[in-house]
Amino acid sequence: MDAVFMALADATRRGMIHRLSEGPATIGELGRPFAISKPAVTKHVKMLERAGLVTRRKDGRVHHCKLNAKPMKEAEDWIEKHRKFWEGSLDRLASLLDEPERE
Amino acid sequence: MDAVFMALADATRRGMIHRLSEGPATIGELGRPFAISKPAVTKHVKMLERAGLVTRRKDGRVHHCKLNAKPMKEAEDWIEKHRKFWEGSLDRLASLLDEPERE
DNA sequence: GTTATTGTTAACACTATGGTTAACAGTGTG
DNA sequence: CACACTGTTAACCATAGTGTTAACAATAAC
Repeated sequence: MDAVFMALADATRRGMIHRLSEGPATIGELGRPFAISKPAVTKHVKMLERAGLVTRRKDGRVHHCKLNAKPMKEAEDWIEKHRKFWEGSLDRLASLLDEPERE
Repeated sequence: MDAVFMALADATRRGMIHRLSEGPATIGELGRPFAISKPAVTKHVKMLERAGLVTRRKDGRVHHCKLNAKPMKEAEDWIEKHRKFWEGSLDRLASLLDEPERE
């Protein structure tokens, strides 16, 4: 989870994810929009992989990357669960009003 | 956005958010579950504040912290938007089938 | 007015990020 | 074979993150 949020905490990597959300891309394509060197691209993609957000298939000398939704889903669920603290409070209040005998 | 995901990229801070999702807490209460020093707690809370996830009200010598859902919502929306690349692909395909004249 | 409590600031160490350049491995292409 | 292309590794630099201890500010309590 640390790795996922860490991977998302960088505008360049979010840009790469944005690109990948439109379909697979090569390392070169992922790095092109950003004014960074090739090793920098390698590192960013490596972090995305480490977080499980991206998988890679090597085809000749070209590496094709694609997005993996699962860790994003987990991160989203975590946020959603903890974001709804207010609704949660309302729910607990409602429970008290509706079913005062429970618990 | 960087600050929000960065704030979430640490288990200690996620624990603090978890605690705050159950209601306001003091700095001491936020730090107690973790085996870290007081300055470390101060820094973590400061990062949560910097990300806009937490607001603080000083009452005497005690600082009361509470969660602010807005940045969490934005982060969640970003993920959701980019997580649905597959559904998005299906949607675009459907659009092509339904309205081939558009675009 | 001491003394305890709550929290912050300052100074330091260690590690990780994000970037660079230079050199290299592997794969196509003339 | 020589050359260009794609991407990685190695070595380095600067900055930021995570933690510490020690000292301090401010408030509460005796």
